[in-house]
Amino acid sequence: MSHTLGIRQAQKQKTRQALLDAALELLEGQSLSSLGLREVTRAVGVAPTAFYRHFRSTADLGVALVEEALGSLHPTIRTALSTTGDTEERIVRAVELIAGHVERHPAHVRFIARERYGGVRPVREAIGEQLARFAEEVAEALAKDPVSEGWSRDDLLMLAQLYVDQMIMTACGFLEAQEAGPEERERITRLAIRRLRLIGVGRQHWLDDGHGDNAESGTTS
Amino acid sequence: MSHTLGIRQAQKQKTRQALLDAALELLEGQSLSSLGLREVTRAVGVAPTAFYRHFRSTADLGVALVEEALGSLHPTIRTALSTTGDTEERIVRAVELIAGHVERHPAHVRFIARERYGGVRPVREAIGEQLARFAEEVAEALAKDPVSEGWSRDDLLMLAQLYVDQMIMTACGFLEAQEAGPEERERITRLAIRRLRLIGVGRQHWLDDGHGDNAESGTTS
DNA sequence: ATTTCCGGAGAACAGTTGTTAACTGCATGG
DNA sequence: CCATGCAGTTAACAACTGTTCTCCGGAAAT
Repeated sequence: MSHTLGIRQAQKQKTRQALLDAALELLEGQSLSSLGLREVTRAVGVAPTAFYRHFRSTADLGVALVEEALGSLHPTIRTALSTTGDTEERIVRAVELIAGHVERHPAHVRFIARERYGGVRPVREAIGEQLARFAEEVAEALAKDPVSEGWSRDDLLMLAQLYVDQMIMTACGFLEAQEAGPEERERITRLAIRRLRLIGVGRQHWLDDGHGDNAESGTTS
Repeated sequence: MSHTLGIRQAQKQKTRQALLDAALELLEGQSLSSLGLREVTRAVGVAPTAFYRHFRSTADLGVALVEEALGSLHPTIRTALSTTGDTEERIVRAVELIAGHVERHPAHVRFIARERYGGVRPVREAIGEQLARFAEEVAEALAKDPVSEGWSRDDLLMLAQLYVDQMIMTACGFLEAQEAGPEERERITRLAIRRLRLIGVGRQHWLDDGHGDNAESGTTS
């Protein structure tokens, strides 16, 4: 395969990336459904019609942004999952990783938070799809943990989704705390850690209280 | 106090409510930041300038919608909190109440979910404020429960926020499941119940694992 | 009965939007 | 070296936006 990409395609992807970046910046103060095509091209410095060479509509640009934003989140999640050590250490490490990610890609996090239930359906669905993928990945990692012995696949997925949602909400917290002082960030950190601790406690005693063999769920094949 | 309100003010509040209703309906397919003033007045059937008699801008209308939407949620929460009985029963009842509320006021729920991290700052802040109020109310109710003996005020608030966030996410789940079949709604119901169960288990064993006297938190006055 | 007040209508303003069409210049493949 | 392809441009379209000003009719206050 040719990897040099040619001068032509290189330029194309360059302006395409410029469009994505400009859109992401403009989206700090508004939602995707109010983002204008001309607004983006004006920020980049190209003619409005050039937009159509790359995207069919702003919604189309939106799903491209979803892939970019959640693509950057993916390695962070893998790192968090592969962390070894005490339960407490892993929790602290996970929260630190989230904080670092938000500080590094604030616009990406804001975009995901804003459009997860936003007004543009295809974007909403794209985000939901990716998050479900994350949850499955987390569930897979959880299954390898000895604590998860005796857990049904459904319960593992439930816990994984809980963790993913928790991660996103924590990220949102850091995002809001970003424009406040660093002491607010510290507060969010401690709060997130306590939340994860409580979920962890529930996880460790889940089977003790007889929640493992839920009577009405048909786990019997 | 004069409660007859006069013909004049009655008509004014009538068209004001019409504007709110029309806006809420239009917001099913877009975000507040893209909602046009003229769009709303056209849907109601009044002149665009009439809008200014009631709201300064669409953002202003947004915060009014926040009060309406979360005002309707308030009694539901109080009902859920005042439910008596077994822990399991209370969980099931709470989820049922949420499902009922979503079915009764889907547009309200969608609006809150969409604008909680949406593009209009005043609206975002108004929602955050109201949700914090809810959390305090929940914390107050939790404090009366014998299970909460020995819990610090901070931990109670943490748990309360966790419950509030859980409620909203469950509501969002029901909202998405609404346009799908009723079996999807059933799935969401079971998932939400299991989530609340797990949090409940964590709550009951919170003090066992020595999380109550967190060493670094200065609860000492 | 008469004056004041005010919710709403109407018209006009300058800017903006998405989309189409025909065009230009340049990298690419033959 | 020449012809094709294609990213990007220019111009123009009708439709839409928020906002201001002036005006009207009827309820309210005197």
